[in-house]
Amino acid sequence: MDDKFLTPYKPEDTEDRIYADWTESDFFNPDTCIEKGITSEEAETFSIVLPPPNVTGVLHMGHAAMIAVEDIIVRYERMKGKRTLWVPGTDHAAIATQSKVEKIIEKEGLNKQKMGRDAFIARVEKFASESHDTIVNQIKKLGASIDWSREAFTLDTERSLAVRTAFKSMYDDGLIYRGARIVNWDPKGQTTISDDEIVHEERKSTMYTFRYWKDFPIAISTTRPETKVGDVAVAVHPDDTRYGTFVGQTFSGEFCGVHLDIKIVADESVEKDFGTGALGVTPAHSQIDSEIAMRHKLPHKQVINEYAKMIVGDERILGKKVTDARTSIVEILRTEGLIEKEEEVSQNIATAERTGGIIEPLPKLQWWIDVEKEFAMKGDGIPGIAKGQQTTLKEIMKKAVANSAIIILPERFEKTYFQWVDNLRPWCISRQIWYGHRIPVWYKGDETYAGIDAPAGDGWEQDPDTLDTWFSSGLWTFSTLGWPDKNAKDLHDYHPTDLLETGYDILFFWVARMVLMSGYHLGTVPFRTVYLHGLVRDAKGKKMSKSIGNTIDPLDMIAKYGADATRLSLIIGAGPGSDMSLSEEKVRGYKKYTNKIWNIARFVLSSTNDVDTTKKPVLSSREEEILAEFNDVARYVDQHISEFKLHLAGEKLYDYTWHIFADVILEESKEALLSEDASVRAPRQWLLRYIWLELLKLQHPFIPFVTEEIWGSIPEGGQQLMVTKWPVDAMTK
RNA sequence: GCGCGAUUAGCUCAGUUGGUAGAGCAGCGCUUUUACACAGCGAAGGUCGCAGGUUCGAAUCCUGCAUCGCGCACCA
Repeated sequence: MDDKFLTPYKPEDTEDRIYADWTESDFFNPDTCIEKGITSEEAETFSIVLPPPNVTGVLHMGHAAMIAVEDIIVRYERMKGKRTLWVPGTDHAAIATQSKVEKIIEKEGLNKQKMGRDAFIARVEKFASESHDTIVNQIKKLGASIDWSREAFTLDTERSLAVRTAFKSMYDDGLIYRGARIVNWDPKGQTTISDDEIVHEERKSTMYTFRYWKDFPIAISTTRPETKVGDVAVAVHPDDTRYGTFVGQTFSGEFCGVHLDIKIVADESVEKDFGTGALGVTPAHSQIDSEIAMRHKLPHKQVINEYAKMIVGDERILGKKVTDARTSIVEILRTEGLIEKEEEVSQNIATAERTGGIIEPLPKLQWWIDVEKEFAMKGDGIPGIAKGQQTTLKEIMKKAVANSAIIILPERFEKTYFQWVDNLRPWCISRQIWYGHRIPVWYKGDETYAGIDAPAGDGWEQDPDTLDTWFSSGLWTFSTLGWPDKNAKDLHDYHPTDLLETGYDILFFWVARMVLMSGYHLGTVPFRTVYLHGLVRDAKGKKMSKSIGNTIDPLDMIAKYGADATRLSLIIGAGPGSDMSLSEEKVRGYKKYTNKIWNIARFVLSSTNDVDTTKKPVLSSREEEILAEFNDVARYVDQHISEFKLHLAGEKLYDYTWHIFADVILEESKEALLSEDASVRAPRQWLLRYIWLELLKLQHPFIPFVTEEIWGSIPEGGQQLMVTKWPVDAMTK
């Protein structure tokens, strides 16, 4: 027995060394596994892509949980003999990364305009590269058995080609178009954002009921009086008898120094019972009003600019910020006696997720993806849509899940998914930021050219905008496997991937968009199963956040208690899709467990070193009972991992190892082990050694470091535990 | 407004074909017995949110309610 077993287990002396051994043997790479006979070219494949962490800094516990779950599954599948691939990568996270760097340079007294586009991007790239290195190191610290030789970045050369190819193809099919619509404008970030990047915040505000001018026949209600200088109509419900006589008429007058022509229109979308039952229509600054305006052929009249300042009116409002203009206009209305009612209401206002800026709806020319336009299906990987059949992106997203080509776990999230798909509107993909994939469109005079590369000839100017970061991450399952080379071996072998494991918070952002992209470009699903994990919260169930100061750094936990303990604490007690709470005490508890395993190794090694493990001796009935019980545990663990119930598998192993194997079986075996009679001693030695070795294998996916370390110190070890055959198949033969 | 989830021991949570409630941590008592004090043994601790229903039997299924949390939504 190695002397190291005489002292408590020290993860800090072990884990980096073990990871280096793994890296050296290169079994994370399935090609090496084939070469070394661990698996074969013909073996069933299992593939999974790592949801690429944003290069905005460091990993948090949520990432650690994700890596733990995925690594357990990957190690399990690899030990089962599958040709297993786990692809690593990082995401450039355009807006998030750019705004992070903007904050940093602001402290240095710089801003991006001063620096210029190229210098600024260079700065962002430097930051991204440093973040990347940190993140990679963290992933390794956690013990991820991921194939680094296939690492990808959403903004590297290969992915850039994939993005431009994807854009061009969707453009040619008419799915990507440029159009003027009301966008979600973030005045703080100076960019558009998609509907999904909006966070609604409840705030108190005042609702004013007033008339535009004295003899205007209808009073309207609004919380944003400053936008009313952009009104072109008042809409009422067609059945509303109060206003029926006015419908069709136009009233003109002056409102806060602006001349308005207000047409009274009847529209089904107006609710009779809300406010006065009449809605002031501001087409340029409200999504719904814009739609009403289009139905009634009314103009869009922009009154607010990109800096959220008024661009019409007299000196009382012109050039003022919207909030100041609101105050002024209310003042004017009061003075002129036009206000009929003021009431406190709470309302949800839209803010930008990344910058916190208050969204200002504005009419702008942007690039969009039409989710309802028909095109010919490129493949037959989605049941219900044949190859060549006309379909839409929305249809693809719907059918992929409805027809079970994709299973979402926990199942309840399917409902959420469908609700999102049903409400989906055109996806705005252009962003007015510098960091990211530049839109592959060039202009010269009235000419527009969309292509993978710049057009030949002089005078072409590329569109200054970049793409929504989710456009490139939507391609992730196949852009990492060699696409757009349709003959790429990895693409052929490993796509669709088997599993997509991620947090439920990015179901729409990312999961749905991968379904869209894979469905369109390949005509198939990007993955078979989606497993959604919960968020990691603190011991009191609060969301971890830097501002509250309740974050727990995975690296700290690894340094103090080891990666194995950290992993277990993120798995056990956390059911699929539900949030988990984490405390340092919990991690410490599992550190004790790894030490327990260490001590079990010491005991079994020292008391069974002379056993012949090659053939099973005749066992007593009690020993057969113990063996049968262990086999039940092994089957339970196997089944629950295969069903993604890692928390149950992990808990069972913990409970069995400690409270059955150690507390009961080892204790009761002491007598037999000390027996002079070899016919009493030997079968018991064999039994203990057998179960112990099998337990090491079963536990390896959960706690890879300590089990590999022990495995390396025993004669039976041979090749690394990570590529040793999983017990259950052999057992059930 | 629509939808989803949670409500189990002091704390954090498991408990998916319905069959006499479980773990970790905290706390109590004992044990330094040659694997382990990062330990062992033992005791204690719960009307499983509330009210009904189905059933021989419900934490588990159904209905309603309450509280908390989350998601979605163009109510001006």
